Amino acid sequence: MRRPSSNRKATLVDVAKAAGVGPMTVSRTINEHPYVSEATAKRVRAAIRKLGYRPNLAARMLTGQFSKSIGLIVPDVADPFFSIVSRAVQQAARKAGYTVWLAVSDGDPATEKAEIEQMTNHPVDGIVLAPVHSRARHLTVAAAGAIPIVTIDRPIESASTDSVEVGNQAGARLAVEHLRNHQYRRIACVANDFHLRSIRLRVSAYEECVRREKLPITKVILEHDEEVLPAMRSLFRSRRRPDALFVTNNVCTVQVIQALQILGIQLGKDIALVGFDDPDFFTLLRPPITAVRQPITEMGQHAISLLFARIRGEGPAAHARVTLPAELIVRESCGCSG
Amino acid sequence: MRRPSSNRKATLVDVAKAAGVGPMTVSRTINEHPYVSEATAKRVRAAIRKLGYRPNLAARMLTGQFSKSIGLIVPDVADPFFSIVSRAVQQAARKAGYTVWLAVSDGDPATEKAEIEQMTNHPVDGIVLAPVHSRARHLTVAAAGAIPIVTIDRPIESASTDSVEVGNQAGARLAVEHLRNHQYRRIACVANDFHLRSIRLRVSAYEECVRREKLPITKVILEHDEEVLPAMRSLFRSRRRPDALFVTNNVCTVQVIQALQILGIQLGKDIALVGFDDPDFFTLLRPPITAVRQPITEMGQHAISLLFARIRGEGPAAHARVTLPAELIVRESCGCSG
DNA sequence: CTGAAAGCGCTTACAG
DNA sequence: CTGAAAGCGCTTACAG
Repeated sequence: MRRPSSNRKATLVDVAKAAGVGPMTVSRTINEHPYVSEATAKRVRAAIRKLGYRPNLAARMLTGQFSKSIGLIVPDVADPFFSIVSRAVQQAARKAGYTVWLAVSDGDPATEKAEIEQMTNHPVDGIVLAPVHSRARHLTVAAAGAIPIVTIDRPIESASTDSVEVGNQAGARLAVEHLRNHQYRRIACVANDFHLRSIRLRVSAYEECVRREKLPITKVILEHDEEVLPAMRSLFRSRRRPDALFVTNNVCTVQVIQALQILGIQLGKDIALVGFDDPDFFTLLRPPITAVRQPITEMGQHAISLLFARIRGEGPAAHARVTLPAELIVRESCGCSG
Repeated sequence: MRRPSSNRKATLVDVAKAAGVGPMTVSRTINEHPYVSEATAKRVRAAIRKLGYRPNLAARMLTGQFSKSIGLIVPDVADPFFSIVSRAVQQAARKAGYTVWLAVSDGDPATEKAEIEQMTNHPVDGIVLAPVHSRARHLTVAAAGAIPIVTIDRPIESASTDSVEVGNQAGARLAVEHLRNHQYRRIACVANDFHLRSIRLRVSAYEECVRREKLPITKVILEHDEEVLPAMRSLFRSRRRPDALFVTNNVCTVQVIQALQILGIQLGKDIALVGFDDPDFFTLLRPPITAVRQPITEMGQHAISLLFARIRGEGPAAHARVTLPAELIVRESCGCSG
């Protein structure tokens, strides 16, 4: 008792029959090729509407067309940095008629490797990637493959791809120099994810600034999953108790603020703080947090333009390395008054 | 000067030739069919490795296989609620060997419609959707289509699909009753996105609670894009100046807190507040915010199980409607002491 | 301007 | 346990 054709999605051939033309004419009409007479095109479009025809993307891809889709792989969508990257990438891609496959690597290189492979098999036309680690064999392999990759936030060190990142050193200098202008003398740096080049650059810029002033260097480098509270407690009990803190990313800054609250150390009064990264809610805290802001949306847009240039085969032979400037947003946690 | 085959991705036929078997044997080996002798399978696997063969997913889909991919459409990935939904959906899907295609509707029904259509053409095996509006013609159409849809946070009112949401009314009651226990008498409700059923339910639960106590009902319903500051200013200048606030979602709560700060009204002292939704940073605010927490990760996981059941054709005939309980997280903005 | 043929890389029957 | 044939729904040449 099944009805013959309403059961089944209409195909291009169904449309051709309904319109009384060859399949090629339907194909041309869909793809807006010039050589279709308006009269024929009209009949075809009517048939398409009548049958509710939708082109099958899988079939189209099989004939070597672009999939008009790209992959996006980030460590965590819930990290405000990456959620904004995701939004920017998705919006820019959509404007170009592209679709985005999202994968979360969860900070796990094996997962990342599997996600890249899935996308490669899909296949997507290109990938925007924020790698878990800057060096990994599977990244070297992927970068050498046929599918263009653009990294965001974290360039691959073991291979060459187009990349977009923020001026990490300059951004960190902005923060530390601002603290110096407040005359703090014991500026400590707190960092996690030290395996990332971006973090190492921020820390090294801190060191340079502080060394230049002949002030003591105090670094608290947190191991993966290490608790921040004990580290902060011992830092503030030590002889090197700081009067100012430079924290190298948003996740770490949140943890440090929490620890300070528990320890009863008052931000802006007992201790100054400038963070790298500027999530929206920093304005809600008391005192509001002074922070180095990355131009995240622009970074996402740049990544997409670089990727599309590669996809179109227009990219320069050498790989582009885009560095966008960070900006210091002065609020009150640094000691400035509101 | 191009090398004949290393230029081009290896296909199943290439593998078959290299292994000296028929294409079907390769196909069976890949798909782990039982009837392949171990000796043959070994040779095939060796050839696969040697040629770096990866199955072409487009070709596989064309033969009517599942795409092993699902779509996820949310209004905004940068909203903490949806970023956590995205993470949960993505992780649950990956565990099942599924890939997630993310689309952001940006709160625009036309964009949403286009995204659904794209996904339908792909085709994906199913869609997890948080609709922009609860009623829309394109949703009715989509819900009637062949591809299973599960809604999250926002059921479609104009059609029936499996859905996952939080207990909106019960959650709101938790909030308002807690404020009542503090003996506040002028409890106002602030809401945006009133077109969403979830918000209307939260507001109506507020009304019931307050009416039952014979207390005055004060609602501030913000229009889309309406500024919160002027609304708050006039609320606090009016004769109906509240002593407590119930705010119906995270975005609105943030805006209200900002407005209160600008107006110099001290949270927890001049005014009590309980918000619906509990983003992580609420613990960092002073006072920390008392909030109704949704089990977001569980909601995402439930959505995925419902969807996979439908995809496997196992779902019950009637559409499931899962409601998960919200929880009140008592902190200090309600007037409790820390 | 239009169409018949061949093929993209797989898999599902159908034979052995 | 293994393979040759046919087909999934399109598009790219190649003819007219």
